[in-house]
Amino acid sequence: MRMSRMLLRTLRDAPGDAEVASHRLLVRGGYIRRVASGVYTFLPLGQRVLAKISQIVREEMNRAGAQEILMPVLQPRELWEQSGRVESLGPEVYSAFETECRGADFVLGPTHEEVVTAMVSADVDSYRDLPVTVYQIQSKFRGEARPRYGLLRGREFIMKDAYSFDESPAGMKESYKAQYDAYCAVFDRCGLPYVPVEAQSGAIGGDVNHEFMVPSDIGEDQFARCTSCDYSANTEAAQSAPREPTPSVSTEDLVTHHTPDRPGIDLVVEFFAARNLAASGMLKCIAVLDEKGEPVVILVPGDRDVIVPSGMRAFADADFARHPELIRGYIGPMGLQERGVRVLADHAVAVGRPWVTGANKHDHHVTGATLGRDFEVDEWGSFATVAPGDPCPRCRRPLELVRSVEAGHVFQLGLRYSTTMPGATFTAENGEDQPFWMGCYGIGVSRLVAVIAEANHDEAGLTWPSQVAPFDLHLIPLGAERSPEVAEAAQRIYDELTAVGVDVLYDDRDASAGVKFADADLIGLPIQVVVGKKGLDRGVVERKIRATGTRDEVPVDEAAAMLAAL
RNA sequence: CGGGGAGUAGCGCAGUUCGGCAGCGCACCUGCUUUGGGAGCAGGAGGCCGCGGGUUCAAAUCCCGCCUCCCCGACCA
Repeated sequence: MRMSRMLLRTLRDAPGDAEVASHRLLVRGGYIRRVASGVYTFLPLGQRVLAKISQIVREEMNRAGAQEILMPVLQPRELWEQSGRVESLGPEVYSAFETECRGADFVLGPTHEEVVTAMVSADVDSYRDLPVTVYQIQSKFRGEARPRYGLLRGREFIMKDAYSFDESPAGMKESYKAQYDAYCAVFDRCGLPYVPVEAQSGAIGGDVNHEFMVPSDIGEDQFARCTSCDYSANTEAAQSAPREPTPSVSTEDLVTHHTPDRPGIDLVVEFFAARNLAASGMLKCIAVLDEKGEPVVILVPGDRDVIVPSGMRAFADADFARHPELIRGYIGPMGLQERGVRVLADHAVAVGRPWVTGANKHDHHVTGATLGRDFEVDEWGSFATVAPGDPCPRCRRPLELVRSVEAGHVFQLGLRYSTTMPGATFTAENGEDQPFWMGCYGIGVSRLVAVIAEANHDEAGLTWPSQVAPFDLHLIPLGAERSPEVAEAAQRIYDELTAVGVDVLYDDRDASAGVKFADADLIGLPIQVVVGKKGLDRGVVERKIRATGTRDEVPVDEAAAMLAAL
C-alpha cells in the first residue's frame, strides 16, 4: 500500500476526549475516528487490525467445528418477549435501541440467543443433526450508561458470538470445552496474557461459565486469584475459605444503643470507636427483593460488600417506603421472619460471635446480636465479596485481586432458552421431543483492538504484535525525490516483497525523514526498513524492530529475500 | 440517573471576567529554500463561536431554554 494514497492522517495532538494510551494512539495514528460517544469508525488501518483479529477468531472457531453464519442486527421485539428478556434486561438497556420499521417493533440486537434459537429450532429437527455450533462476527448494540476508553466500552461494537446446541448435558459440556479451548488459542495468538476465571452468569442465564480476563490497568473488572494454587474467579463469583474471626468487641447480651444519625457501617464504627469496633465486627444487613418481589435481607460481615443474587434487586427508595419494618441504615436481623422477611446469610456470618448491627429502630443499633439466640438464618450461601488476603477456598493461601478487562465469556446455558422459546426442541432417539442443551460464547473483537493496543505501546506509539499488525512491514525511503538510487531501490524492494505476499506499507510521501520516522513509530508496524542514500552508498538498508528499537543492516540486494523470510 | 467540567477551523487551544473587526499552534494549499528523527521564509484557503430564543446601537462574550461531549459517582443501609 502506498502511503501517499491511503486515507490516513496522523495527529500530533490527541483529542481531548481520549483518556487512555490505547485510545489516544489509535486516534492519533489514524486507526479510528469517533462518530458519537461510544461509536467509532474504523479507518483503513483500524479495519485491517480488526480483519486480522477476526481472521484469527474465524480460524479457531472453524477449527473447533463451529460454522459461520450471519444474523441480522434488526430483531423483532416479539422474540425478546418470548424469552422474557425484555423485562429481565430492563428498559434502560433496550429503550435506546428500540426502533420501528413499517409498523413492527424491533430492537438493535445486543446479542442473538433468541434469533439463533428460533433459527435452529426451525432447521434442526433430529438428534441426528446434533451437535451443531454456529458463530458470527457482527455489530452489537448496548445501552452503555457510560461509554469509555474508546473501543474498550462502546454503545456499538463488534463481537464474535457462538451458540452450541446439543442433545444432552454431556454433549453441551463437550461443546463448551471445545469453545473454551478455542478461546485460549485465540488469546494466545493475539499475544495477550489472559486468565479464565469462574464467573456469575448475570442476565444471560445459565450455570457454569468462565470469563477470559486480560489483566490491565484500564480494566473495569476485577478478579480474585490465589497467590499459590490456580484458583481464580471474578469478584462476583469468588469465594473464600472461612476467615479467622477477629476478636469481638461486642457485648455478651443484646444491648440497644442510641446512635443518632449513624446510618451505615463507617458511621457506626466511628460511634463505637472507644470500643475499638472494626467494620468486620459489624453485621451488614442489605434489603433486597427476590424474584417474586418479596422482601429479603442478606447478611454479610461489615467489611464486605453484598453480591445480590441474580434475579433479585436491591431496595430502591420506594421499596423502603412500602416496607416500613425495614429502616434504611438501621436494619438488624432480629425477628425479621416474624415480619415476613426471609434472611439469607453469607457463610462468614456463621462464626457465631456476637455482632454489632442495626436495631430495626431509627437511630438505634445493638451490640451482642448472637446467631441462634437473637436471630435466625433461613438460607446460607456465598453472598459476600472477597478482599485481598482472604484465604483461598481450595488451599487457604491468600487471594489477590487483579484489575482486568473482560475479553471473552463462555456460558453453559442449559435449557434456559430452549424451554422458554416456542418449539426449541428436537426429536430424540427414543422418538420424544426434547429441548436443546445450549451454550453461548462471546469475544469482544473490537474491544480486543483496544486491549492489544493498551498492552503494546510505548511513548512514541503503538507496537503491534505481528499477528495483528495492519501491515507486516513499513518501508521508508528517505529523499527519494533527490536520489534516483533510493527511489529505485525502495521501489524494487516494495515490488519484490509485494510479489511474495508480504503486506508492505510504503511511505512514498514527499515528507522529511523526521516526519516519516515519527509516523512509523506512531503507527507501530513490527518492522521498519529504511532505504537512504547513506546506507545505499555502503550497499545496505536499515532494519528496525519497532517493539525493541533494535536496528541492524541488510545488504540491499538480499533485502527483499531476507525480509520476506521473516 | 446524581454531581462537576467543557463545546470557538480537521486536531490542540486563547479570547468570555469587563459586550465593540474571529485569533494562535499543528495540519491543509502555492512558491522558494531545506533534507537521516515532527524544517525555514513568503503568500493563501478554511468558522452557524453547539442549537434556539431574549437583552442591546452592537453578543463568542450578558439572560433563559435545549443539545452534545468528558470526568466522578450510581443498590452496600
